[in-house]
Amino acid sequence: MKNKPIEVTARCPIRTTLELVGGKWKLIILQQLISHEELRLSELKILIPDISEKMLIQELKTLKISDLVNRINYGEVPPRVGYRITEKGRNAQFLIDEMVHFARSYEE
Amino acid sequence: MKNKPIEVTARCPIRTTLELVGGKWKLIILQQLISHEELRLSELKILIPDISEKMLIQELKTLKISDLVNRINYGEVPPRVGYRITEKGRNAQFLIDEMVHFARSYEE
DNA sequence: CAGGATCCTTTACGATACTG
DNA sequence: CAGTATCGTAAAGGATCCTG
Repeated sequence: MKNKPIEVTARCPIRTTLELVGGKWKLIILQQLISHEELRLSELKILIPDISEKMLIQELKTLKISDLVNRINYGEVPPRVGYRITEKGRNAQFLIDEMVHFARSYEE
Repeated sequence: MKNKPIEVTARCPIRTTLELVGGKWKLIILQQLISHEELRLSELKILIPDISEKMLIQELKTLKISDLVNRINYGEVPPRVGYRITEKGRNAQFLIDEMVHFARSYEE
């Protein structure tokens, strides 16, 4: 059986944000795209060395669906694809700043 | 085999914050404790109806270990226990505010 | 009332081989 | 190069029963 009624806390903005950028990697990826104008998959792999290729691709796909990231296919061969932060995605900057601030003040 | 070297991105404040308040429930719990002075387990269950008892207790324990939440045992019988936000925990307010803001501006 | 213990399902994540 | 497909493990989360 499912838990209690969900209506009460259902459309909570915290949960919305968690769905959009929750998990281990999405904010890390967004951070890189915010500070780099455009990045290729191979470049992201280098910037985030401990992410698995599967997760990187999977999260990029999710972020694109959420319109937080754009994917530019240059249609060249060998394949050349670029990822860019969107306008909506750039708002994550404030969130990241706060997380950095929270971590810093926690460590005092 | 583990992935690539972790040293590069290891002590990243984003990851620190994720470790402290990541997951589905910690921020929701902190939010309630921030806006309620003191809450008992049974009250938290009502305020967050769709959390399982196991998760609620487990997350409160983790938050206490991280010193984001205090647990007050009144030593009465029947048992009476209160949970309060700590000073460190109260800093999560800014984080929550930003998450709310992010969700709002996303939904435009 | 608060919470421990247990069992189970689901989701997140990772390693690796393969393809246009 | 930028993926897809597949398989496996680990962690998160949930239901239920039990206890002082």
